[in-house]
Amino acid sequence: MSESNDHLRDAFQAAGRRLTRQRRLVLRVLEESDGHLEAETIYLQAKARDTHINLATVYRTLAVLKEMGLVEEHRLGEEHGHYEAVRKGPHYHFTCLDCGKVIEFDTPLVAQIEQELSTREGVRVTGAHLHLSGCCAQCQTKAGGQRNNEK
Amino acid sequence: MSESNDHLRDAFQAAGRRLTRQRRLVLRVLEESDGHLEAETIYLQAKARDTHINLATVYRTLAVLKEMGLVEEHRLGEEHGHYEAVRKGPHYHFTCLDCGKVIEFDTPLVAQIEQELSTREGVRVTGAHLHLSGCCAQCQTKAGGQRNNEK
DNA sequence: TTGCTAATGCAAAGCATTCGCAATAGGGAC
DNA sequence: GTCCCTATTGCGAATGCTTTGCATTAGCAA
Repeated sequence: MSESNDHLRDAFQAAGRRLTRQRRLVLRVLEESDGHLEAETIYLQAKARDTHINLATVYRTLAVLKEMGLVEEHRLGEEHGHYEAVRKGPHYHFTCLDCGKVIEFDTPLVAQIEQELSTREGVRVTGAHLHLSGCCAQCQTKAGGQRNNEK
Repeated sequence: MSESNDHLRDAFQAAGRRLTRQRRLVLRVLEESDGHLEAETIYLQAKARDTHINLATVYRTLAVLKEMGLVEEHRLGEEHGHYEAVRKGPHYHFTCLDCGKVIEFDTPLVAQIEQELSTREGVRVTGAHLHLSGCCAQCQTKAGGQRNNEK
């Protein structure tokens, strides 16, 4: 863990920012989770480990981390923001509309789409979000009636 | 336009809803625009034609139209919602991060991705959003410095 | 250790969006 | 056309996520 700390320190230094207890905390919560946390959840989990953190700080920290490219924000379910630590390579999401489960996947076809669009329209593509939705295998099985995510 | 009115009336009747002046208005604004309007803009444009409409009504109307499948909501730029009248077939979006221009495009590759994911994970895919971002041809040309969308 | 200033905590503000409720107006039945 | 039932509207107040102002705290370079 000390190596990743050095690594982090360097990243922050390069960005001209300070590596504070709170920022480490937020990052740790994000990395140890399976991703896709909302700000409130991150705040609560961080607070559970160290009372000295504030929701506003979580938001500010997420903004900084996003700017530094360490964290990504997604708008799954078209609701409020979800955050996750950036991992290797791009990846996309499927959300089950019944139970809310999120499945991550990757595919080279998106790169192919980017390529096609670049060629056709002359644009330069720097970001790609693909968000599929539907019904996961489980929810299809226990289909028929009851849902788990009713409002 | 009378035909589309009949058409609309039928759609609302089938959905057990009333076709009010306000709903017609919102739909008209959406159809006459190039799409991707935010609620506030829809409200203002509707109000310009008929003072008797309220922002809350716009939101309620958009929710109804969305439910009826006449309108789609997108979260371009990860900000607040954008709405557009549903047209033939699925389509996806590219947003220029500099000038904010939105380019729509379609590709069969998304269907292929859906197919792959369905097979691999056993899910049923009912919706797909693909949102690319980057720099449009124009903004690349006049690159170097000035941006049009600075805050 | 010292000093500069970025970052934090707190509370208050901002915004998009939603809701409660009385008043209004579709539209089916007569 | 008229009447009636109730979906829909307008309005303002409320909600919920997110941001901001400001005095205080704490990184971190020297």
